[in-house]
Amino acid sequence: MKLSTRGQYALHAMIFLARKAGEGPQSLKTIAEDGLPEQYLEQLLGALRRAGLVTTVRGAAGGYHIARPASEITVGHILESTEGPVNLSECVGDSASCAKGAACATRDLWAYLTDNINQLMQGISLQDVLQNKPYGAKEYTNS
Amino acid sequence: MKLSTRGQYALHAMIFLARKAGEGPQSLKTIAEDGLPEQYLEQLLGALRRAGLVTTVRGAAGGYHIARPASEITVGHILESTEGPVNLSECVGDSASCAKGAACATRDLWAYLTDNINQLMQGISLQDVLQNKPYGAKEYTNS
DNA sequence: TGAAACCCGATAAAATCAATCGGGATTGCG
DNA sequence: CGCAATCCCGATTGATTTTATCGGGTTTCA
Repeated sequence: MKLSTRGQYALHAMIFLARKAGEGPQSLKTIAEDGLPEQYLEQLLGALRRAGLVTTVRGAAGGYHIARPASEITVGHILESTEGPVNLSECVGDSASCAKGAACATRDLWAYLTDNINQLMQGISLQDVLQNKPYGAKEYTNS
Repeated sequence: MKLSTRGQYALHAMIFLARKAGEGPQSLKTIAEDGLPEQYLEQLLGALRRAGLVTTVRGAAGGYHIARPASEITVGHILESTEGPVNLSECVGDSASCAKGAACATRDLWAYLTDNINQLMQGISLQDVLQNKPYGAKEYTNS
């Protein structure tokens, strides 16, 4: 199970923008200055904008803003907007793709894993990342 | 975050083998009979064998066995052997790939997520899947 | 000896990812 | 006004990964 660079670049950009919150628009060039491919990052920022995570100012001296406080943005939201939703198997959510329909042992498994991964990623805010909050080991107790 | 078909096919095969435990070797053709591409599945069974999850009997009337009781095989193990380890970012485990070395806010995040996903998948045995155990929602309480 | 089966590296077709290109639209500033 | 800075966006290209298929080799049973 891998993540593409999109999510990594997007997180990088969001961290940058969160740190510059309130300092006016940050240009693409500025955000990409530590070596990220500029035009590629532009695509990702477009996705982040469409997801409502950043706002933009067009024209000269324009750039990108973080749209909300870092505490109100989750890692899950950032990754989903650039990588698409967590999708471990087509058969979850699209019952037509599986001949067996809903009565499938693995289907429940994929749904369960998907759910938990989403919860995990939505449980971490951008602010947590900024503060390098010491992530405690989660308790995995089946209820 | 996607999973390739490898993991899905492998899980399918393992479920099949678990159900046939004690009934003698199951041929590739038999395992693939519900429409999985036979020669592709063969590659995956090779990986499962190298991971110690199945054993094989060569020659005529040969085939594949599950190597251990289903209760002792986890979903994580199956997926890892066919998809490779969970890898959200190169920088976890390979400090050389990141110029900042260990002092990186995102690095800790990736490590944390990787850890939790692994725990999640290792917490489910093949037997749980067979029994279609009603997965309770896990409690995500940071300790 | 021959058929059934696993074993395995090489190759090929398709899909996805990563990045670039080329131009268009918007806006601040002199 | 005119120009430079900047965001916007669809198309294209090259690399990589995924998903197989192929062609053979080896093992074993009858």
